[in-house]
Amino acid sequence: MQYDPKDIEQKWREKWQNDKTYRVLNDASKPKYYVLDMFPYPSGAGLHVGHPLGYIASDIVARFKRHQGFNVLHPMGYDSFGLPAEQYAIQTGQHPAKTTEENAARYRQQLDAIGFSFDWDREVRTSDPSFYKWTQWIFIQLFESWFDHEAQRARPIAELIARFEEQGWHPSDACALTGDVEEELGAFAATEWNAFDERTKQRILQHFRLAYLSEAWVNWCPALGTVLANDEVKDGVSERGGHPVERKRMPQWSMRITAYAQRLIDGLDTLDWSDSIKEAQRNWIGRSEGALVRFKLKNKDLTPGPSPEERGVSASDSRFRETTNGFLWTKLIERAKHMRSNPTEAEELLWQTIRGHSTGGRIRRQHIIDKFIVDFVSIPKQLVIEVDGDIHDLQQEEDALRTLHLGERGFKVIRFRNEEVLRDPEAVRLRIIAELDARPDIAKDDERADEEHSPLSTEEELGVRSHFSPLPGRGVGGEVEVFTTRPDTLFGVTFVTLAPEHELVELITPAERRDEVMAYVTMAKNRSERDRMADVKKVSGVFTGAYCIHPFTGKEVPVWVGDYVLGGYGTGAVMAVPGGDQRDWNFASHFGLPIIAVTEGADISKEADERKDAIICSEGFLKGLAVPEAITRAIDELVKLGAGERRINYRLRDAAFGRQRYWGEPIPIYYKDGVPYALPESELPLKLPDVDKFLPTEDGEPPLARAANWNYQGHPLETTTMPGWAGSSWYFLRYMDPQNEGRFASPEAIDYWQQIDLYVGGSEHATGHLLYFRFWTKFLKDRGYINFDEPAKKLVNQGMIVGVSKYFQEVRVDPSIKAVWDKKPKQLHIRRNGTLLKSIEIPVPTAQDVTGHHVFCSYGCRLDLDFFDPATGDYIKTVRAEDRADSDFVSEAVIDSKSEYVIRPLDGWLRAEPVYRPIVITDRAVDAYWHYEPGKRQWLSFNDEPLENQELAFWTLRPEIEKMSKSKMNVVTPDEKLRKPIGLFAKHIGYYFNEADSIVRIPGIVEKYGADTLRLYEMFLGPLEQSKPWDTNGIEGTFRFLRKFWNLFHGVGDAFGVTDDAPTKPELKVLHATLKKVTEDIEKMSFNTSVAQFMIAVNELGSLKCTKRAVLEPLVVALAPFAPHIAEELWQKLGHNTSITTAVWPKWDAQYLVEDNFSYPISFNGKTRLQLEFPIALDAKSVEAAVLANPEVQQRLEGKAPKKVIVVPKRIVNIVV
RNA sequence: GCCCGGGUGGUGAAAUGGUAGACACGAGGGACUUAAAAUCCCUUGGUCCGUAAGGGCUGUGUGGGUUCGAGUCCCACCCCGGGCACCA
Repeated sequence: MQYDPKDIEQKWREKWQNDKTYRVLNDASKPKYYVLDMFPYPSGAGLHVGHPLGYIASDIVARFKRHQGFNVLHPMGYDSFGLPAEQYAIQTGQHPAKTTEENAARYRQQLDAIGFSFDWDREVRTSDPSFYKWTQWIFIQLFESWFDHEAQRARPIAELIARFEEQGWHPSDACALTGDVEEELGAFAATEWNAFDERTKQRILQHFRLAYLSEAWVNWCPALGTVLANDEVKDGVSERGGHPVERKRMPQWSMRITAYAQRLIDGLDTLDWSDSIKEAQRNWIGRSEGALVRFKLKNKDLTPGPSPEERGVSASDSRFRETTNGFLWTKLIERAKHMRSNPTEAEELLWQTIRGHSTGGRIRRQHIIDKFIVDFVSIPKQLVIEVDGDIHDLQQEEDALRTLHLGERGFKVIRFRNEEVLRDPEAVRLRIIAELDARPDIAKDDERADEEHSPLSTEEELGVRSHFSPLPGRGVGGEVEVFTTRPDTLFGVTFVTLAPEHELVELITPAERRDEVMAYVTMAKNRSERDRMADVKKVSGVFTGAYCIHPFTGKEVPVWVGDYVLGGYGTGAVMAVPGGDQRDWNFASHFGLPIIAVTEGADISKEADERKDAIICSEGFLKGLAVPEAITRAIDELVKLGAGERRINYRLRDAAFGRQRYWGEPIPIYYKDGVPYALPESELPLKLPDVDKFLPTEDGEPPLARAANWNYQGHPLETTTMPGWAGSSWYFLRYMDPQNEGRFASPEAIDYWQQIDLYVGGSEHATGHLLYFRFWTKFLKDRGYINFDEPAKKLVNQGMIVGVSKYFQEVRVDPSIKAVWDKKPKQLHIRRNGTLLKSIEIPVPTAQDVTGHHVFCSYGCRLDLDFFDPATGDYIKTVRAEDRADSDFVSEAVIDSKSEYVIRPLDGWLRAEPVYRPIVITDRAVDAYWHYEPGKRQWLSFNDEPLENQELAFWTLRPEIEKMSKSKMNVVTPDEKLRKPIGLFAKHIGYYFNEADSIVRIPGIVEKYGADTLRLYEMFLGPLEQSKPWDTNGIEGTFRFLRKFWNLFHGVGDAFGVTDDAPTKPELKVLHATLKKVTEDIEKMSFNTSVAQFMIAVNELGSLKCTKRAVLEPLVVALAPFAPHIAEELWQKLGHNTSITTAVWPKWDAQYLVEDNFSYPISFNGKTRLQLEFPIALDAKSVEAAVLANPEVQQRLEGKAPKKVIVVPKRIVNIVV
């Protein structure tokens, strides 16, 4: 009887489903085991072979544990909120819920086809209201909590309020309450707190809540009607379509994950996760210990700005409106007043023309916005009008910078020249009106803020909606704050360097140095990050002309600006110790600044001494101390002087939690007086409302703003939605008790299932999902909802299955020949050294060529298909195929019959390119090069002829193992005969797979070989954690194995031929050796070697012609986790009525593995020469004697006595001559 | 630059410091067959000697080291992949 997987597998799939074989009960009488896979995003592309790799592995473990008597929770669900469905909805108008449902159904079908032992009764979907009710509920708990840094745990916000009511807030509380992670906050007394109005209190609390509202800049593209991610914006225009993009400020929910930074680091030590993931998380959190040091500025003018108290600001709203520091504030007010009373002629003329309501709206003059004083501004329209005087180059640069800066704050800047205003002020007025009319009302003008009294435009007034600026700080006026990890090197400080972005730069720079410094700042700021990366070695900077005072020595220290200091890290300033820090050393040597040795034995003439095991040699109280002691001592001294304190700095930033999107969990928040409040629990779930379009509104409000009656008791509801990681941060808990309507999961269920014992998923989630997921778990623990602090004990990252990808590559036999595709006439121009040789007309591929072909991206990569109008060659649209694995993005571009297309790498630099026919890639030949033959109107392979004979070879697709390279431009290494004119393609890899090689043809593989073969094959490919190329060449081998296994049970005819005869010793040995290896390997998750062992067993039993039940039956059980269908069928044929899943795992017995003899490899000087068999029992001495007595050994010794003989029992004999 | 992985036949890969290449694919040869499919058998790291049986040398990225013995441990370097990046 032939092994025919088709019928068998169909039969068992149905039976499992009908019998609910894989249902899991919360059965406390059995030990539990929780195996979880990272759930997938149900994309339209369906599963590809990368998905099931991890699922198969976890399924094997789950089944194995079940055989061992564990109650195993092994659920599956969908991370079903997400962008692709929304994108599709925008294009087609179809509700994302519908496509999501369809896609999930398809996934289910495919997953079922592979025979997973999931308990589908426990399926969860993050987009299901009964699920996201609890995501919202957890959000509210976060909103209603703050982090007590002293106790290192989250507590209810009510306890913080109680504390404020009793003791207020003191600067000395900063560490306890904010962990010094926040900006320094201003203080208030209990009486003050109690006197605050509700609104003020709420806004202060925002600084403590774990889910809080702040504001952030987004890239708003009016033409596309959407917010774009940073990497979708290139040079100020959208990557797709090239539409202008504006920076726009939007209210933004955030998660205070920074509060948990320390615990997230500490917890890693308790986890059985891979080192690389742990390292990635540590890196991401980026803890550094050190000190905050304050250097007083020398310049007398630069006295600190008044504190809020000193300024006499009462405890009212206004104290929270300030956006700049106190120091800047006083300076700017002074200057604004001065400028207002001394206008230029043109300014005054224009002011008279546009003042009052003569433009239809109110215009203010000499107004402070952020740190600039602008000439005129309309607050509601966020339009700045500037009148420029004489313009020289430097001024132009500065103006450009200022325009950019204001633009970032949502302002448009228009400029008029002095002459324009003086010549025809009315024309200028009309243009201003036109500009004003063209802009929507963006901000409310606060009429209370009368210009004469308050020239300050606060962010409060400018915000789209209410938001919260930092509490007033103590101000940085008069001092430079630096963070250092090496306060022990303080005596080696010879200068201080500020980041170009540092706001002190323009304030401390004396007038005579202003031009030079600002020119540098402009240049440095404009240097793109890529430029900075490109030449790390290049040192640049400028002296500000200012000095500060060394806190220990009292000496003057020059203040420089250097672009090696980053604005976004620490305080944006460093104390430079060229003797102890290489970057400082580079800077100092470049500019001839003094370099002082800080450590004994350092040779500072060539490089800095960064050793941390050195002795400090600086004169003073640190001399002779080792680094760690010196650090402690230095901090003590700083504290005594009030010049600094101990500080731990983290790189981790709070996580943005709001998305301007439709297809996500609504945030359960409403606004009263512009202040956010949590919805009562009884209102949950707050369901996604219906909207007419899934697009943002014209003025940039998120899609939910389109919903009718989107309010709670008349108060507007939040319109942003949660990000993809919200649901995935706690879904593992819901599986424990998925139908619970009164709680996210019952305490009993949580108590029983506890942590995930084994979590399997891709490593690309290292710093995203896996961090948030730990964060939420810790939070829920803190608030007493669960009793463990880490979600997953063991984590295994399955490697990517990578496709053999095809690189675009230009191939030229003669490097002087260049082929350039001209889009317009659709011609390929071939030039040699610039001289046109000929032009070839190339038709755009026709629809028939490509219809129905899927274009896929493998993990972590993406591919853009540009669609061009075949008639004109004009660009129509881009379809992106993107895959960031599992739950992030999996998408596809299916070529539809209406579209014609060419392929273009992402960057857009290749706008002129020859037309590809991706279909040619279906050729499997490694060395298939293609060129276009106009006469035959088809692309031809060069295979028949040597490449050298071709007149021209241009674009080709070169197979290569996929590399997830995001930034490397140099990965393409062409083979010898190819020239490599460009490496850029490597950055943008397109992946194509034909039917035979397809990564996605799971149904196809299952159809042809069966699910058991697929399962075995994926496991057989190699170690689970290693990434490996997918090719189906080897699949025959595993299929043959299953057939041989099947044949062991069946005689020559169709009969089931298992006998009850007693097994022989060799048969038992094969059995037990296999059981041993397989049992141990599953525990090690080394599946490829277990499959190999099964193959060995089958081959050996085949040779032994073993048909004995006593041998075959245990083997069936052992194979069941790997190949459940065939195992069930054989199990039934062996006469069992119950599912094999209930069978007890067969134990191996060492007695059958005992050998009587061992064949010793006899080596001479480590080189094996012959084998000699001796009884196992023979001791080392006797073995040695027997070996030396052997004639062949004697012959090799040539009569000489061996120097030494090493006998390792049951291993080896080594004779040293 | 820093931090993690990794580098073994034509390919996927095995190998508690103890016979490198298990197992599988592919390839070559053979058997069966009218033929194909399927199945089975043999060979298969390189190289040299030998008619053959057999034997020698060499071989796990490179160079050193430890050891009776190194793919495995140590040092230095090269290359590949991933993460972070002028992180103070």
